[in-house]
Amino acid sequence: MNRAESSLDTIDIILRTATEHFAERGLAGARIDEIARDAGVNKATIYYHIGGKDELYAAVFRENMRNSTERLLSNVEAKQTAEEKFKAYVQTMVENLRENKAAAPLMMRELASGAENIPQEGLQYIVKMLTTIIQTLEQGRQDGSFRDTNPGLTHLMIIGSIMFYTAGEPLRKKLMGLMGADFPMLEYTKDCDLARDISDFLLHALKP
Amino acid sequence: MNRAESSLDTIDIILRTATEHFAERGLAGARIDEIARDAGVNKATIYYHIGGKDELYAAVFRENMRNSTERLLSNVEAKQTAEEKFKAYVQTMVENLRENKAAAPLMMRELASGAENIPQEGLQYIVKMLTTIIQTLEQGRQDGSFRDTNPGLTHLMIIGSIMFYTAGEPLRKKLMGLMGADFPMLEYTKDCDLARDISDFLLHALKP
DNA sequence: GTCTATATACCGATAGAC
DNA sequence: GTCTATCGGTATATAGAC
Repeated sequence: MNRAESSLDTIDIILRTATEHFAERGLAGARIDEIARDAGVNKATIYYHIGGKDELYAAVFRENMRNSTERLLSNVEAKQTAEEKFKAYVQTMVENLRENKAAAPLMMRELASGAENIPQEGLQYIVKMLTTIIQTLEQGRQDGSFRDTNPGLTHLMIIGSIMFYTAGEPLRKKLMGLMGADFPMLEYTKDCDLARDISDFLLHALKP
Repeated sequence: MNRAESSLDTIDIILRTATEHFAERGLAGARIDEIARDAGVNKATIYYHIGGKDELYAAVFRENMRNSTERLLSNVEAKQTAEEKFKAYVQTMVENLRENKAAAPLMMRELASGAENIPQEGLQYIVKMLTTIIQTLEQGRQDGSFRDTNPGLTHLMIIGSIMFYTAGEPLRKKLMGLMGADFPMLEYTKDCDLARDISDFLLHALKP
């Protein structure tokens, strides 16, 4: 193993570990010492390879957004009709957020903080995702398969429901103990089941 | 002014100030010194009246949930039909979250943290809100005005879209500069306009 | 590139006067 | 009930050896 490969592995494990810590405790709550410990590297190694806490956070956010966006765009572009693209958008968003449990918490904390720590590159990825869903809704509107809705509002429904479902799991567990039989069953084992229900619900709302 | 009134005023200004700080910076990021400074009270006064940081946070969360829940239940119960109740639920949720800008960030941070710092009383308020919307959807299903959907999923659409809209304002401002004309117009000046669009979209999805 | 040791600063909390 | 002053603990960041 040469030095380049070793550095890549070290940086990768640091970023993966930091992702979990920033998601669970936030930028202010995460501890550089704990990230270094859990990553199995010395604390100074983080400063040597990546930089201070803010730079580490920016790198984490950027890498997570890059992965999600690339997969989303690739899966949507592979489809032809507006309805297929819409379903692919929802399905891929569900997959991304359920495979990477940190993604929703990272974004929700950013919204709560006024999006002040999102790096410029991260904003570009958000723009790409937004553009994709807007074009899909416009395609469906023009060929008559979707009615004319505000695309921004429609996207809020998609992203809001999926992120609240993904990040809401611990809260649902706490509520289940209090509500008992009155609590609506909302635990999906498979990504495709959740994606299907959300797609069905929203496509019903988009039906002309 | 007697001592009791004075204490109530002091506690009230502390809780109001702390609400903003915890919303903007989180439990870990908020600073007791800054809360005391912005509230215009001595730091030790907070410890005397309320307690440490965790107790202050719990008090903030509980009071915010109490206000929101009382108003929500009151407005929904005043209506008769399922559709009127549904609209009142959405309308009141929009009003609550737009009048109290801290509410959405507080809840989103809690979800990101695994709901670990929600006080027991706060969970009870969430249960009350959930029960209200579930009963409304069930009423509409029984009288034929709503189709049979998963009430938990429907609630995710309501709460997810409103909270992401409310908390997403700073991010939208940043994105507008990058996207220009492609960005979908999504700025509502009046609560009722946002509530109407969300209600219309979701009632279309609930239509049998 | 990775380690130990430490500088520097900050923050939560409280003791004690008034 | 409110103030000043301060303790004790902890966090980020870096200097310097290897």
